[in-house]
Amino acid sequence: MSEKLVLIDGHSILNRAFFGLPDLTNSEGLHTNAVYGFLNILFKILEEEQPDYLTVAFDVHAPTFRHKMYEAYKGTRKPMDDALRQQVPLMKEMLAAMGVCTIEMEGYEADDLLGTLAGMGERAGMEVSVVSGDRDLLQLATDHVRIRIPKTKRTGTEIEDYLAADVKERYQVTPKEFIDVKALMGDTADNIPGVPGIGEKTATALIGQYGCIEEVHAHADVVKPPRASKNIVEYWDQAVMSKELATIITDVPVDYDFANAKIDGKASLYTEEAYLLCKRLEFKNLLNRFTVDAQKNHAEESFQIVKDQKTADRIWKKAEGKEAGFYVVEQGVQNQQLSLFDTAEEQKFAGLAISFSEEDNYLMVASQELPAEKLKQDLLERQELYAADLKPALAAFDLHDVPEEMRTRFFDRTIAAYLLNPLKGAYPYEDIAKDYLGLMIPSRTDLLGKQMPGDVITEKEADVLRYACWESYITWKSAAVLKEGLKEHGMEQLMREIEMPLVFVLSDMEQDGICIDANALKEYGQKLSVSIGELEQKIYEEAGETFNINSPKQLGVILFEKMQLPNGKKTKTGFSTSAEVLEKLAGDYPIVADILEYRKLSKLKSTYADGLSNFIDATGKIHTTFHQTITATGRLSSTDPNLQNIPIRIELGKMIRKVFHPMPGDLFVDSDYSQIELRLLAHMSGDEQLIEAFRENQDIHRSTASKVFHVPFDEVTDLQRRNAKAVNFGIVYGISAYGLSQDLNIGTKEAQGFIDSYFETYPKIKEFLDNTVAQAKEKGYTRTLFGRIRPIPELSSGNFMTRQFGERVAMNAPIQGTAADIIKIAMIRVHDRLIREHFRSRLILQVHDELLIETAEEEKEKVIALLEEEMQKAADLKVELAVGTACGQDWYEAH
DNA sequence: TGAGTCACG
DNA sequence: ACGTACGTGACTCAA
Repeated sequence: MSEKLVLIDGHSILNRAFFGLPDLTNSEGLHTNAVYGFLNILFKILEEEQPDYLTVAFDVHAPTFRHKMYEAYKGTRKPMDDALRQQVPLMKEMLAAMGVCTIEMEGYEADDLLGTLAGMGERAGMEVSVVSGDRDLLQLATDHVRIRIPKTKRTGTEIEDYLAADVKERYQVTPKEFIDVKALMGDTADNIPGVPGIGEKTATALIGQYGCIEEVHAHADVVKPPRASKNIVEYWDQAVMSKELATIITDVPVDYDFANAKIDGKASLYTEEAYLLCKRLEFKNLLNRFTVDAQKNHAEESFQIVKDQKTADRIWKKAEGKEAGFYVVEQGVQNQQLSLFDTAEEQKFAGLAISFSEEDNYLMVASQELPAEKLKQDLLERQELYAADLKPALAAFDLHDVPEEMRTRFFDRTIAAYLLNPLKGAYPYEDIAKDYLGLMIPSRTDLLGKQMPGDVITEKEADVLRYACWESYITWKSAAVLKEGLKEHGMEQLMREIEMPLVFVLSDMEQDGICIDANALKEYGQKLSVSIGELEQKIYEEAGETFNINSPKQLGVILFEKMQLPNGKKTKTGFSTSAEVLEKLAGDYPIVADILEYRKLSKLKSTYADGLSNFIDATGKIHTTFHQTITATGRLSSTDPNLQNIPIRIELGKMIRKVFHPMPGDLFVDSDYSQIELRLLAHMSGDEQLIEAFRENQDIHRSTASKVFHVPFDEVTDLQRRNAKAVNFGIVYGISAYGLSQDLNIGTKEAQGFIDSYFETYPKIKEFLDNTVAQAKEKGYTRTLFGRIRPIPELSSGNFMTRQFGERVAMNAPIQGTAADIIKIAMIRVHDRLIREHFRSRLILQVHDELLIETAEEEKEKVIALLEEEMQKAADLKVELAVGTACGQDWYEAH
């Protein structure tokens, strides 16, 4: 096999990393984000390619002669951001510490060095990779020189790869022709003028036809369009200069010896010196790479594909008595029958990866020889099953109402990782590997790009094998570490008794779905359309012109510039047109009232009327997805569609709920907790005043008003009650005078007065909140009654505002989180009893403090009793939990 | 892709 | 002096 050379465009990658990452600083105040990002990209490349040679090229700081040439012509380069400039020497220091070969040369750009070295490597018979954020380098691509462009995404780094053929495919021109395209179209970022009037389209077309600018010039008389024809002659000198500017020099007289770029095993990269530097820069999650990397992971060598029953039987036999990690490969099957529309896709079981030792990692592909049904059965006979992501696996296996005996055999590593750190948006296996095992391994996008494993399981078998087995292997290997972590943090019980059982409840709820009256929904949407049309015309008349009312930008211009309305509050990008602002103007200006109305109706139509109809399946049902590992506090979230934000506060919006109905002949039972968060506050603070108010079952806001404003309970005015209610909300959210003043439209002084009186009335609550914040500052996290933690890194921020935010979060998280824990417990118990006591009734939805059940008429009374009982008894507090229940033929009636 | 807006608890 | 209430997700526009 030929040797591999990796060349890195130093400044370009630093630049990418700098702008792609938030501004990290270490405790010395050094900016470190660019170095950090660079290292991550470097490690990823090393991991993927395992090159034999590595070199990083830098520009020398003085401008090169080519830019001088142009600067004389026009303009200068932008100066570098100071926070980035500081990091250049730091990066060089790091590379030196790691023993990485670097190169820079007076008079030449990094591009030229890269081009020259790439050519040298190719001629020496190597496979070359050039890593840069700069598309100019695409001109260097050949069959053996690959240009790799990293893109920093939310989910990590993705790399676009270009061999010569890929450039041709993507840009319709060869790498050499790419130079000429650039010469014509120009590049402002690179100070290449190009030819005026020729953009990307024309340039590509012309070069595609003629091959180079000289030929285009020679045929100028027949070149189309006319503007290009004229300008190619008129600006010919500029075109020639642009070509020169765009051309990367590939014959720089470099003093370079591959021997200096040789990577001598891991040891020379992961040096003591580099380790210490990483420590100084506080790259904590890079550190374990230096220590653990010595024991390189060999699991991948054992990944094996299995397609016949005989081999599978042997494997299952070998796995007996062992814990197994598994990952289910699903295949999207387009199914016209499935939906009223053509968008629905059914997920079908396509394969199963299992892991039960360092050497035993298999992907079993479902087929005639290896039936899906048999694979499922064999898997489900295992005693200890570690799932990469259990809920979708249950759906793929078509498992409902799983008996307890089977439920307790599962452990979901994604949920475990979520409990240990609920702040991450996602828990992909490569993060688990890095955070808990100190392993750096390729991610899904590295292996499969944007493609879904199930969709390419036949065409890209080897890649899917790698991906699926990494999933199962990491699941298997990390389980022990994650369990240990849960134990250390006192969250074993939370995991075992709440989160894991809940997976099965949510799975059943999702699979059951909820019935929707599609026709009624359509009619509702049509009615909205009519009203929206009328309002639209009216608004245009009032404005004296037509414009896009949905564009805050255009709307701002119309209202605050053209019509000169007062009070133009600003956002970062222009005038604020939020409801808060507009409501203040609505009384004086009819157009503003109409716009508010228009906004409301548009929202209802686009998000609910039209939005929901896209999710109705062939049986007339909607199946939301509940997410158990998203929120920082422990709540669930709901997507595709979100059924936790269906309108209720305004009547017209609430009408939507009439289209949500039970199965024919059945009815809905809906219970919600009353004031659960304030009850929890009473319990957790132990404040006698608040506890007593709840025990006496008083109107809690009136009671608060009476005490805070020192008026008899019966003489509390509406305004006083409203103010007290806002304070109660504020307390739960982590009170601030400013926030309260905004909510009540009063001054901050007055708001602070309310808060002071409140804390005088309820001293234990103040004590509790202060205590919670203090503990959070000390430990770095808060905890719910059931042990769930929420880390609050903001509390140690140097920024005052950020720290304040951290304090509010610290006050809110234990309350919101405990409420989330409690309703989860209730859900598990309700679901369990409905199955165990053989009810036909099903739990359908959860909306944070509300549970919706679909029930048969004859079960109604028993189900109401069951639901209320389990919700009330879910937690035993100093104040009882109160539940309100309603029934009905649709969700409107039942809530 | 991010910002603005708005629906819910 | 600072300039925000806590937690979510979907849609739209305009780069």
